[in-house]
Amino acid sequence: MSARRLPTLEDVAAKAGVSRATASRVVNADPRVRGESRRAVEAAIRELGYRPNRAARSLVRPDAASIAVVIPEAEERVFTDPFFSATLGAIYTKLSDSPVQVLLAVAPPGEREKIERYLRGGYTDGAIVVSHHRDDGISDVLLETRLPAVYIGRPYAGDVGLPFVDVDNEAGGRIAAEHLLSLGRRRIGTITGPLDMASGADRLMGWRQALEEAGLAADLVEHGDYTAASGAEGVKRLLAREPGMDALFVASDLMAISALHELQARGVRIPEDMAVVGFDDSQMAKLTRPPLTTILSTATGLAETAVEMLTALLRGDPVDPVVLPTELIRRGSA
Amino acid sequence: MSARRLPTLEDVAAKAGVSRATASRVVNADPRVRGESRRAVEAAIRELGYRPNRAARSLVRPDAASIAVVIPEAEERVFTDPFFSATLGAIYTKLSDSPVQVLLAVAPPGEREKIERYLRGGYTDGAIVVSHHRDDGISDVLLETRLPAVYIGRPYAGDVGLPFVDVDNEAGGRIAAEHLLSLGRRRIGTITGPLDMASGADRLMGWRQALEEAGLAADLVEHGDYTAASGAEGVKRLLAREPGMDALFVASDLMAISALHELQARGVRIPEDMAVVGFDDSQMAKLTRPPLTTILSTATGLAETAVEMLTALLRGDPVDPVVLPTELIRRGSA
DNA sequence: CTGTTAGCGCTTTCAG
DNA sequence: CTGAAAGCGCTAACAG
Repeated sequence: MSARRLPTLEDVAAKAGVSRATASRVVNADPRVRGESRRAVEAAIRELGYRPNRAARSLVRPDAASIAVVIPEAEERVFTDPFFSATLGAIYTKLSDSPVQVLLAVAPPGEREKIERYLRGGYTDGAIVVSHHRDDGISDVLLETRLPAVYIGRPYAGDVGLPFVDVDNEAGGRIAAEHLLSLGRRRIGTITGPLDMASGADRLMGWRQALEEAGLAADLVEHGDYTAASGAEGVKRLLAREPGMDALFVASDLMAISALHELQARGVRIPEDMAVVGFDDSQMAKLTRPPLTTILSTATGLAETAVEMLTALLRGDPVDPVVLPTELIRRGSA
Repeated sequence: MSARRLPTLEDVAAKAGVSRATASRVVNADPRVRGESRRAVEAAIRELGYRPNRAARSLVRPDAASIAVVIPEAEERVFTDPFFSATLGAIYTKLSDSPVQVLLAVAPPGEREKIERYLRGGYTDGAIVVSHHRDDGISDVLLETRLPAVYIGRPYAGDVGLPFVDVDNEAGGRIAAEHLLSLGRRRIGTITGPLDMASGADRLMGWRQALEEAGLAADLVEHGDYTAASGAEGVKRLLAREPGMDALFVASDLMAISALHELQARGVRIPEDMAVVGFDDSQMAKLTRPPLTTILSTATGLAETAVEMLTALLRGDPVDPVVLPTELIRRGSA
């Protein structure tokens, strides 16, 4: 970047009139260095504005591991969707008093090779993959490079063998639908997540099964992509198709809240006219009016488990997939 | 971490029956390597699960710069406060198609040395300091190591010389107070930010001056710390002291929204009984009922400017502090 | 307490 | 097209 060469330990040593080894010792707070030379070195460091070269150092003394949090989504989504914020926060927090460095590898679907280059580039010792899509190619790279990694969210079928932690998405979808059914609702729609993600497909599956077992048509399906915008759009399309819809299962809180706003803007009363169940139990779910009934799936729990699994992997221990239980969090919207 | 030694280029070369140089060339996609040996090397890489050692590589070929985003706050705040999310998002996005790596250095007030060690450790080529407090010691380290850095938010007086980008906080406080005054309000309180941050002190100052110029007592002051909790608490204390308060300037949207909820929970009508002005114009400000009147100060704009400044610094160009203008965004709450 | 001496794993002239 | 050799900046024995 800057044109001028940065000062090296050699420079410091020369200026202080000592050997490189001695200079290195004071930089590393080795107590053996005597007052005389120690002061000289410290002065030289200050005057030169010396900072150790990390690459050189870690070449010889393998330093703190670094792990990458890989998110194959657009940057704006990552820092906007509370699920990702909560996940990142939990990962950072869990790792905050260990020396491991957390790196973020975010790239939208169109720039797959960016993440691939990253994973192959030796930038990290391990990875946590957060929002895996069927064709993002990440698992191929992981398998090939043998980079220790764990998925948050079950990788799409076929990626077997890669460890993951997930919530029981199918059960969640089922629980939501059964709750709506138990309320006496009969025209129950759903706004799904992306179907190229296991979570999206599984939540839909659970919802569908519950409806079919109740002898109802599982036809009121619109596809969303976990963004707020897709929640509002989904509900519009659903209402256009079936004005008589009286209940709605939305596959994420973010979409559900957006759907809620859209519904209320049209004068639909919640839960009287329309019962709504979300998914995630995010912070925001408590704050809507009425507060959102939702399916528990804590980003924090998933993230912490993922960190524990990856840590085990880095230690060389084998790990098994973990599926966390889920449950209905009943609030005012259904 | 893992006990077994990772495969090196040497191993790959040996297995492929070529020299290290040739192996290196295929790793780096050098077109000169012929079909024969290229295939052998590629196979060896695959079989061994070889990943280049980044430290060794960057030692010889200085690689992409990395910059640190330094936030001297507790992890949970960083991933919870929309200001930080927006800031991080803007920094990542702005840098997403450049090769520079963004590192996050977060540490709560009590663990100052963590950040210091980080800055001194040669982990990065530059830094963006986001939530600077008077005594966090960051500027000393920056000055001493000569690490190129820019502050988002003016560093506290005395740190002169370090480049920063900020919004005109004092003007913002003044504009808020003057707006409340123009509405005919006369008992105007404020919930401040932390006073060891320039933004906190300056917003208070602007508010105070406007009140005093209007001949009113600027006594209804409670101190917050930009967290949601402190917004609710501030309003409670204010109301306890002065039940007749009819307007409120809150130094951040997050605190303001929390104050709003507290007020509404007590049956106070907004804006009839109490006019409320926030600060930030965050996304959430549009979503409350009534929507929040606030002072424009986009995290995105600040972050993008900071990146531009730091980029210039890394190029060796000098930069001057930048102060972005502010304005009243009038919505329903005042 | 301090200096000398080997490398760490990789890229890159320079020869061939 | 490929190999040999030098060296990036630093740390860690190993002497002294």
